[in-house]
Amino acid sequence: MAESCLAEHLGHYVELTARERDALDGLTAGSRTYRRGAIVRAEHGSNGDIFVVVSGWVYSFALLEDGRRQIVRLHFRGDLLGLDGLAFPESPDAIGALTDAEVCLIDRARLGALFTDHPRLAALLFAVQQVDRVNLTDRLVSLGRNSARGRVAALLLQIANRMRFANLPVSDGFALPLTQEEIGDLTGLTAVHVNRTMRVLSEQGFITRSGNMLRILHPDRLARIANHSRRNVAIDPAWLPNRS
Amino acid sequence: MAESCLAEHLGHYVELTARERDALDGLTAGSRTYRRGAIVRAEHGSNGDIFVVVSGWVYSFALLEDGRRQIVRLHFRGDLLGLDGLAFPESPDAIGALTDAEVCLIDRARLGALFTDHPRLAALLFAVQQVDRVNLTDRLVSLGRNSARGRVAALLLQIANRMRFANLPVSDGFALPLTQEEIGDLTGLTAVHVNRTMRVLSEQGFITRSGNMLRILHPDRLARIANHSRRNVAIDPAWLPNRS
DNA sequence: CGGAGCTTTGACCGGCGTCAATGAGAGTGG
DNA sequence: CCACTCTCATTGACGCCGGTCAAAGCTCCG
Repeated sequence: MAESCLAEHLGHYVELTARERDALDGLTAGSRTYRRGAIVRAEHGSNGDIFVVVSGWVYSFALLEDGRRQIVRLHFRGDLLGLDGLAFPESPDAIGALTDAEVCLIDRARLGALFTDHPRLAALLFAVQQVDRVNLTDRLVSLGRNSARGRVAALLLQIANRMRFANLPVSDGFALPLTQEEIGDLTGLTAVHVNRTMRVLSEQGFITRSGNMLRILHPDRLARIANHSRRNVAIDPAWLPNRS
Repeated sequence: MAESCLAEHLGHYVELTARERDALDGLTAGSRTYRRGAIVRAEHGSNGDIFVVVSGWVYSFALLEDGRRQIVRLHFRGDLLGLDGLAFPESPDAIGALTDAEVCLIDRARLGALFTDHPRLAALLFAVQQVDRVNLTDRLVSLGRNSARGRVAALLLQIANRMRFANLPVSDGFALPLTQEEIGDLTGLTAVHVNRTMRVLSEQGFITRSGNMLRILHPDRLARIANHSRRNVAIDPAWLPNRS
């Protein structure tokens, strides 16, 4: 019955009651699937859909006038997307599928009702938003101050961390479904330079690659050149309103 | 009585009832002032304070091992800071004062109670968070894909927009209380190159400077080289729960 | 008058973008 | 099984943007 994986996702942070799980599952209003490369939501459109990633890799991005692209965020299983529609009549960025992906729609009105009926869940959503924001600031720091090598290193570590968090298998290497051009669009580099940079990371023994399988050999040393700090997430349970 | 300016700030988005204004003002728990250059909150500290900027320019930033700095956000009157403390036991970034500044503290427990007592205000805070997030993504795109000239141009436009929104006078030029080093830390450049870049922007007639007064002469042309898009903010009132 | 902080300018160099060519697979149709 | 095509990875040559280092003005303040 759990079409949405919101309950599963929020359950990582806090223990949920059965009623709360039902409430979260009740937000769902159908699901959709997309093929690799498909556009889920266009930029400047008025599509205010809110949804949750069920499977696959989804990304949001901005296009510049000259055709270049900057990927703003990656989204994995459990991530809540499209919330910007609550504050902007036009989509500030576009959303697409990096792999075949499935999402399930969230009914906007029911999400609003959640604030009345389940204040604890609303507060939890509010707190979880902060995690997304901090991820964004970490990427901002990387783009602002890291060299190409550091940017790619930071990206790989962030991806590994987020996959681990989404319970995707990472331990000894993982499939990286990104072209070098997409890595460039994530890091603000060109595809050519991504290629050179990843070769250097291999030669220096930080990572190994074969096909699209990637393995991080020295997370600590990689973290140093990426200016990456591991962050503990722990939502203060005392702050949340009482269970319902 | 309105020590906090939260009510004023949120009132920009939605009409508030008197009771709601009282509730927002009641979140306040004292205020503090800081001198230009003072540190409001250190990185990796366990200071979980939440507060609102009352006056002055405040910024959050990250320090790298080698001493370089990346400024992540600027905060103006009405901005809510320190929410990351709800999800992270250690501050993910530091906060400082760019000018003399005054902030007022928000009582964390009362903020939690707001979710129970005033679901509409909680939903409004949730929606307003999206505005902050989109501001961050705009900066990310600028750092990822703009040249030095574009990055500085984008920064100046963003600052002007946010000052306008905070009802600070901007019309014909405004005082920019930032050193070129700080502009560099905002844009991911060095102070030296910021200097060269701003000279070019002057010579090309986009801006004029005298002292720290800055005037934007051609917002439209500047927006083009900054890949800047003006965004309308409009919180969907139908989505919010009923007034209380 | 002197010092501290900031701005401005020059010389030099390296990292990363650009352009272009080649290789390597995967899929498609004959 | 073999062209053919399309996408993506790889590599080299070359040039420019922006970093680095250093020195000199400018302003404010003691």
